[in-house]
Amino acid sequence: MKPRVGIVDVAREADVSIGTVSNVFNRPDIVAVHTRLRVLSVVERLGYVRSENARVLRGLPSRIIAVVVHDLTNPFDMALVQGAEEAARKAGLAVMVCTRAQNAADEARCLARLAEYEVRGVLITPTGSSDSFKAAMERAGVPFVLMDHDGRQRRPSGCSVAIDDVAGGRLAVQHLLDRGHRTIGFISGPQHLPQVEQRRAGAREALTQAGHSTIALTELTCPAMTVAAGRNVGRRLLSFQNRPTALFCANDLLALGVLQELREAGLRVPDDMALVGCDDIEYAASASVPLTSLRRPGRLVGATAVQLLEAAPTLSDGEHDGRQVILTPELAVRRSSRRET
Amino acid sequence: MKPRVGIVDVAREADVSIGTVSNVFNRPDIVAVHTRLRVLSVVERLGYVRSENARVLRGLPSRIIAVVVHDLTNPFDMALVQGAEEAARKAGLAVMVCTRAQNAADEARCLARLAEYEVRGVLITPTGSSDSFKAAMERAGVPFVLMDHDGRQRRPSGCSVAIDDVAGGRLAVQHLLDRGHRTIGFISGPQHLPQVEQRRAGAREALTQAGHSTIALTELTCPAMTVAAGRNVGRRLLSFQNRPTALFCANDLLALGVLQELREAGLRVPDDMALVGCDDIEYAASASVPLTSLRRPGRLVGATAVQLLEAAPTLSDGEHDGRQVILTPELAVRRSSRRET
DNA sequence: TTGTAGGCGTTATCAC
DNA sequence: GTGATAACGCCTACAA
Repeated sequence: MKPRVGIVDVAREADVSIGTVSNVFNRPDIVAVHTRLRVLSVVERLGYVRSENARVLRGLPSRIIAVVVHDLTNPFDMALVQGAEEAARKAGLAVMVCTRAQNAADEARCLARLAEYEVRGVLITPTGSSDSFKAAMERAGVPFVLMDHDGRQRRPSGCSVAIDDVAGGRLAVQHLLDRGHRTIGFISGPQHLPQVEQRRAGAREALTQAGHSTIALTELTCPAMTVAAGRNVGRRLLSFQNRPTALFCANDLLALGVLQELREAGLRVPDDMALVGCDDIEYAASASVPLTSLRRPGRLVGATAVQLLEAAPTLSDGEHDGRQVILTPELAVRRSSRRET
Repeated sequence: MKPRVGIVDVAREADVSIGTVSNVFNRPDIVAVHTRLRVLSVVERLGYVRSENARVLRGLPSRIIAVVVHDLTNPFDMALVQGAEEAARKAGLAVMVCTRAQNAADEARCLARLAEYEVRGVLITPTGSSDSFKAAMERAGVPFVLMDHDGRQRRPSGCSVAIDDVAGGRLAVQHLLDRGHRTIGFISGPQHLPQVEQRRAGAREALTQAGHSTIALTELTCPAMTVAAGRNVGRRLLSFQNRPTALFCANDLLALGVLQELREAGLRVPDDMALVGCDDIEYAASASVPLTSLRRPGRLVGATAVQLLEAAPTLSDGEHDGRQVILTPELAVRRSSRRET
């Protein structure tokens, strides 16, 4: 175990003062060229690395941001992390990932840890308990950004970046209307997730805007948002007398299940039934009939959140707080909704 | 911006010395109960949080570990991160994620950063350039663990945790032999990834062990490891006069492509063709015929890597270096390889 | 252009 | 049981 080589070692070896070594890094312009070169070569030779800990202890801003998500297994959460990591890297920041614990006690501990590390800021996906979280963050004076926070809810105290799911629902249904469909089904999951609810609202809007009654929206609920549940819905649909000609599913997995069941029953997609999923999971494009899907820009949410965090210090507190960015989802149109030409 | 509340503020407010406050946290047993309670209440009231930076500056071990992977988009890499995060959390450690930059310069910078943060250790997936990486890490004195490092290569200087892909290949083919298949196809990708090569070797071993010639292994190569490539292979196979009755694919996507193509041509899976994929991606279990897949325990690799890192200090350098854990993959058997009863 | 000194928040070692 | 004090490594005024 060799003892850590510090700035003093470099100074001694290069025969300059520690102040000069520091200047070589922090204000290279004010130090003589030959001195700088000499110092740099010693740095290289000794393998000196600065101590970030000492820097922030001294009062400089930390270069770590934390990303707190629900569950890394969830592809959307992962996209948030990816986007944040990429943006952070470009900004010279490191990212710490935390999965949000279920119980409040764990969450508090996790939070305390983040504060102990003196992270520059926290990017977090909200939950029911996010109020207590916000209070804690504000108390600790740590800036934070809410990710995928539904914009219609009461104004959050921190700033946030959300996805406009109402627009998403509108987009999907508008697309189906454009293709000539008049009876459309909306397949949702069991829990009333705000995001799904908003897509439903958007779907209704699209219908009324086009002069149709919302009755034309056949709504079906599933016990789970899985392929198996989708299969069940598919089977249910087969026996409908007034079967919709198009479906907007809350989830790609649901859509894929429906797809499998319909095809096995001999129906053609999209001719007998057009399908639009949501999330644009990796496999959607490769399904037996490539699936049209509403793509929610998770990576962009993560990246934007980082930018918001970085912009914070340049704004007054009032401006930072409550600042919201709303991102628009886009529709990846594939064969499952495209009538044969 | 209120100034950070430090240990001195707590001490003053609680009317004790800073040493006592420190003791309350670090050796609660040696401080009088009433004093401790008083201090704790002040801590609570003032919202005091310890400074991790000051701690490690003082010489205590850092509580951050870094996970360096290739690409967070890759599900296997993600599994590594998940496993590491979970294990780290349980061990009271925080994890920092870095995606490995393509060019050497970026990689060097990334590395330098990690050293600056004085991370407790680094978990990394190896590449061609991993030698220079190891040299750099050793120079900086940062312990590291290689993840998914193929164990048959020359002994690494750090310790590592790998997956026994030879065993994996053996497992898959053994399973097919058990089901009565005698001509088996091996579908591999374009690049000669060590992991895939080892699975091929394992497949051959299984055949010879069972007393068959390796000729029975029909080997096909794809230009990519995607569903589309799998479809192509499926089409190619249709015209084979001596078509294998079972396929082991390097990848679930390949297997799913083959599956789609064969079914569209009217063949039955598994009756006319049994299929085994690899990676056990989320969708494998939900395919139109649920796919048997070789599951590589990525999460376990990540978790084990953390444990190896934690065990390091208790071992002498000699023991730590070169220590290797090899994990065994398992076969998730589903209908695609299970003959109807 | 370079050197010097003070302090950031902790912990550990010693007196009391 | 408790209090004072010296590090840890760095940055930054300010003095030379």
